[in-house]
Amino acid sequence: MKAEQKRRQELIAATIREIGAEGTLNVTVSQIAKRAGVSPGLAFHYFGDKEQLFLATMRSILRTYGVLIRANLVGKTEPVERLTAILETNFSPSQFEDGAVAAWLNFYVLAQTSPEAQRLLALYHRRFHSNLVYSLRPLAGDAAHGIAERLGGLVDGLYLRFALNRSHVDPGPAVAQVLKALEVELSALDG
Amino acid sequence: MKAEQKRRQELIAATIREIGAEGTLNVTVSQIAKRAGVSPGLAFHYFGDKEQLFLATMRSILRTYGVLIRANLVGKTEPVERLTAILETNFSPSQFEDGAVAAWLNFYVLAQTSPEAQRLLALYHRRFHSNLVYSLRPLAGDAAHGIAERLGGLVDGLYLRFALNRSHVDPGPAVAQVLKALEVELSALDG
DNA sequence: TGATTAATTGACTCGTCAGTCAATGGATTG
DNA sequence: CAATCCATTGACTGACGAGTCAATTAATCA
Repeated sequence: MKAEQKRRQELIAATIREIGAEGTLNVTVSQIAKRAGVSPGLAFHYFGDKEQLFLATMRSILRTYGVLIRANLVGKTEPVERLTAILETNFSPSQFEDGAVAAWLNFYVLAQTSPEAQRLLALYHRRFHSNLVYSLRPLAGDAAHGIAERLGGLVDGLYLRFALNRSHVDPGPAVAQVLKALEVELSALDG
Repeated sequence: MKAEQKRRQELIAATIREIGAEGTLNVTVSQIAKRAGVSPGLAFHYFGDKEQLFLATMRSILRTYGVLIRANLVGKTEPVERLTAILETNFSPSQFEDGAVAAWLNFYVLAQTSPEAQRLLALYHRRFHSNLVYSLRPLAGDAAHGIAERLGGLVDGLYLRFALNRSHVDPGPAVAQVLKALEVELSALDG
């Protein structure tokens, strides 16, 4: 039904905000429900239990990311242009908004023990990787795979460091480092 | 006193094991105490509260890492040799033992809200960075700083990806990628 | 309208857990 | 030996939270 979808969305949004506010998955379903302006029982009605709510939230975040990256690639055909767009998307404002950072960190933790979270994360990694490889291949041939692994790792690592350093506000330097790495990798090909 | 230090050590070791077993900081002080073979009250006696116990555990892990890296650098004077040792240390078996992975992930989460955890993490980052810069400077001059940032980020990112992918057992490929990145960075200097 | 179905509530249960504390036991010391 | 101090226990409390459920309200529809 329409109402059901709307409620789910609202509860997921509230979950992200609440996780963001607390920094942890140690948030109560009551807090989330309160933030969404509904009774606690409703969250259980729609999601069954807390973990399902978290997983639905993770799926939502990954979906949003997927939509964003596709949007940013529209009309871009040059490999370098596409690579730049992909790498920049990971540091776009939406990735730092509200509780996105907290959600990501906690989902990493969750992925250790929840097979479903693990699956979602692996899916995200695979997509990211093949996105990169697709545009790297024409530039780097067989080296594309290795370069993509390094760029992917670098993005995760710099995102992590950036997100945890509260003195940083503007992710510009992090993006610059990633793009520099791309440049370095490409220039090393002709060595 | 002697007994006090011993108990603290035992409780910290038990904390790492317990976090490793659960994957989360959602472990009870009672579980930890039980694993250490003492009564729950004793943990509070020595650490005051749960967060202090976690912070002490984090300090212990960072100290162990520091000792390890210093040991691995002994006798190495060539810059590339030192860089290799530093990078490899981050993927040495001890970094994957027991609950080390879980501890790291959860301390990232904790760092969002605990100023002390934040401080410890920043300290670790600074030390790691200056270790790298020290050996990169003779090879790369002013580029040393940028290269160190990228290598540092890459290490964190690949560690994360490796640690979360249960199908991986041997961290060899991750190390190889990091060393390859170093090679690429150095070769790009003469371009 | 009246009847059927879906949405929503919030009080309640049952378990759990952080942290306290009074009591016990064991050393150490004078 | 007596007195003092430290280590240690584990029962206890007070609070809180996940999940249930019977009851209420709103929407749908024939």
